[in-house]
Amino acid sequence: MATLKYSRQREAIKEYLSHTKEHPTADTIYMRIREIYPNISLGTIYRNLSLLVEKGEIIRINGIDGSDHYDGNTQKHYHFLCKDCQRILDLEMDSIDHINDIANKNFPGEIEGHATYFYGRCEECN
Amino acid sequence: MATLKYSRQREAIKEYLSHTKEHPTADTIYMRIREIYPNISLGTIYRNLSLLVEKGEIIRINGIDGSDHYDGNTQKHYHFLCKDCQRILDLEMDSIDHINDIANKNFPGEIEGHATYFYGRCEECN
DNA sequence: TTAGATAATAGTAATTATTATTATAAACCT
DNA sequence: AGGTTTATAATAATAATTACTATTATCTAA
Repeated sequence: MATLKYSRQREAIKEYLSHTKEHPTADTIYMRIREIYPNISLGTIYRNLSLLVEKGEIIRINGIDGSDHYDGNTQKHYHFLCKDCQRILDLEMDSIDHINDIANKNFPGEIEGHATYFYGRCEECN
Repeated sequence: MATLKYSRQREAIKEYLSHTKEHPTADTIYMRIREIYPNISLGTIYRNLSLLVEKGEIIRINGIDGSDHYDGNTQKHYHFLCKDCQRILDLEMDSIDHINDIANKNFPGEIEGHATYFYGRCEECN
């Protein structure tokens, strides 16, 4: 594979994601980075997000709503979706990897993993 | 809310979903129903799928890939996605609702539930 | 049963999120 | 610095879904 050339646009995206606790969409990231690079293109955002996900430097969260969200925290963790304010929060919790074994009990195939998020009301909306 | 008027198109969608073990997308359903009602509109498919989901007569599976899938089996169950053949299969398994409590342990908000699917290789692809 | 009211449909346009294309600009190498 | 290559901005294209509207089907009650 070709070597990845430096770009300040990509660096700014990575930097922004590593400092926010929000879990922004591509569009939100676009608006934020545009404050620094006013004529950055949405295509650049999408391409670099995919590159960073491939390199394992950020995480893509999908399936929570219509659009993908991104997370600078690459440590394995679960997410919580508040049904009121729609925010995505990080969950610090014990492993639940044993659910793979529960699922595999009566299943003839091979379960490699699971995709899970939790939902409810966050502290502030409660 | 206004009363729901009968329509044979909606009935055909419900009927098809109750007899298939596939977990078709709106587009697949569209192709199947068109065999019976050749000029059914895709908009009709989408609108009726949403109505049936609201009435609790079918289930919408989202977050597995780009498009939503639908399931005529309304009993609570989990799904498995084969990474090889991309099929969605039903899982018969014990409850894992206790993961809500695990998630709630260090969380200040209120966890109401979780959305989970499992992935790996199905029997036939193994 | 049939006329009037209302909801559903087909056909089409619009929207949203994302990916593809391409000419120009920035980064890298020697 | 000059040449090569990758990245970018700008835009077009795509895919899934929702919105709109004139016509048709269903329902209701006389």
